Amino acid sequence: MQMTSDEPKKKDDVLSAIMDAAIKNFAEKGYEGARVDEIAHDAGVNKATIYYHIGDKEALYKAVLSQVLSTGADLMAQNVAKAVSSKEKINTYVETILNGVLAGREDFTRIMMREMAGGGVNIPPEVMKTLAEKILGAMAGVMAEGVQNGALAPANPILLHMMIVGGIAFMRSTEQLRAKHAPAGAAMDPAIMAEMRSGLSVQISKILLYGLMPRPKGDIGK
Amino acid sequence: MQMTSDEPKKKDDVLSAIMDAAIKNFAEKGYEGARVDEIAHDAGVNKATIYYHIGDKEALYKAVLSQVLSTGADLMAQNVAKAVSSKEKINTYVETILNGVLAGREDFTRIMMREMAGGGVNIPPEVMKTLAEKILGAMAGVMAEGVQNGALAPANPILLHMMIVGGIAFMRSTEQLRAKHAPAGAAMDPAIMAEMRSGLSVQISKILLYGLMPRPKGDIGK
DNA sequence: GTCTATACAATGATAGAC
DNA sequence: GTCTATCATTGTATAGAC
Repeated sequence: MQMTSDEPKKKDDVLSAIMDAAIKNFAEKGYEGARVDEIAHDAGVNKATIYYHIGDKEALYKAVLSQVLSTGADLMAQNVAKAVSSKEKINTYVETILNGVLAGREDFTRIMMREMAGGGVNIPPEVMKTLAEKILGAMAGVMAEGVQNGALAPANPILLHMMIVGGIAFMRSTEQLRAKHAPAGAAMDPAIMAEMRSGLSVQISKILLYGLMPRPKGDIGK
Repeated sequence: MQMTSDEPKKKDDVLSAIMDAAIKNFAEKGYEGARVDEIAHDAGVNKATIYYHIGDKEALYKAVLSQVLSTGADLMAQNVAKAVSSKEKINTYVETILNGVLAGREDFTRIMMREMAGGGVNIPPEVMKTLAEKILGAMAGVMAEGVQNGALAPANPILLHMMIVGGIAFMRSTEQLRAKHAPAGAAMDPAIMAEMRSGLSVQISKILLYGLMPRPKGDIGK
């Protein structure tokens, strides 16, 4: 019996170790700041191995972008389609961005922030197309449908997306910083403190759905 | 008569030219990607001049951060204090972030995105303190007051700030990218198209104040 | 496929003349 | 205060042995 069956596993291990190390380093230091030597070290492989399997630093970076973005994009259309009401769809959208597309990957959130700051020029066109269709397209669909049947007030779907993603990205990336500079003595309103203890996804959805201006009693179904 | 009077002007010209060039380059390439040679070239000064007047690359970067952030922070408390109702204060907050703190500086918006992605470790502590007090503090104040007198529904003030700043940052930084990949054929709802033509500040305020769920007639004062 | 050793380019920084 | 010339360092990338 030939031992070919365990070869793919080994190779995938090496590749995923490289990708993980790359994500970590690109997130922390940015593309220019990341060091191929350190990525190799973190991945537990020789530097030449990276060049052999993937290519140069730029190829590695684009591989990271493509892999994570493509993986996340498919989730959105699926999840949003499952939801019924417009309200549920908005909830699902926020939830999917937070726990699907950016699933626990604080690292990748940072890479995306840097990539957006740089104008997104490194996102391969086909990945870009997928993102536009499956993610922005999903929000545009939700809004168009909701407005037409009177379930939602009109609003710019791209802006909504950016407020969700931007809000999540900035909240996450400033977590440590805020913890460090937290001791602002001012006691905060109990109602707001209670609000802050709910999950980020819930907080965002609530703001986007109901806004800050108080509503007549009974107008807010949880 | 001694010609000392025009010396400060000359020196300030050189310094501001360096700062402008630095902002541009740090925004486009990031700290690691920016080149001191190119900054000097763009500023129209010799590279050694930068080292003589300001110091090394890191000092230059921190000078940029401090200058723009400190300049912007003061505006906020002032402007928000002028507004009377909670609704006006929220409007003013968004408007001040957009046209005050980040006044026309698409460049600086990008620097902040990168800096946040990096954890904000380069923001000098005293600047950080000013930001926390004058900007986040302003929003916390607005919310606490508004909730207490029933003018606003409770919400996490930090999240609100991040959704505003994040939304603006992502909208701005993806402008070119979106223009390039725009031709998504789908015709959009006329109501949303109309919404998108209003200013960014107005769009954001409206979403944050009234949310997406339709309100009873007469509940939305423009 | 993996490793060592190294070539080569780029860049931050400064010494010293003016 | 400004400029030229130069250095030291670092980091990407590869050639070639194994």
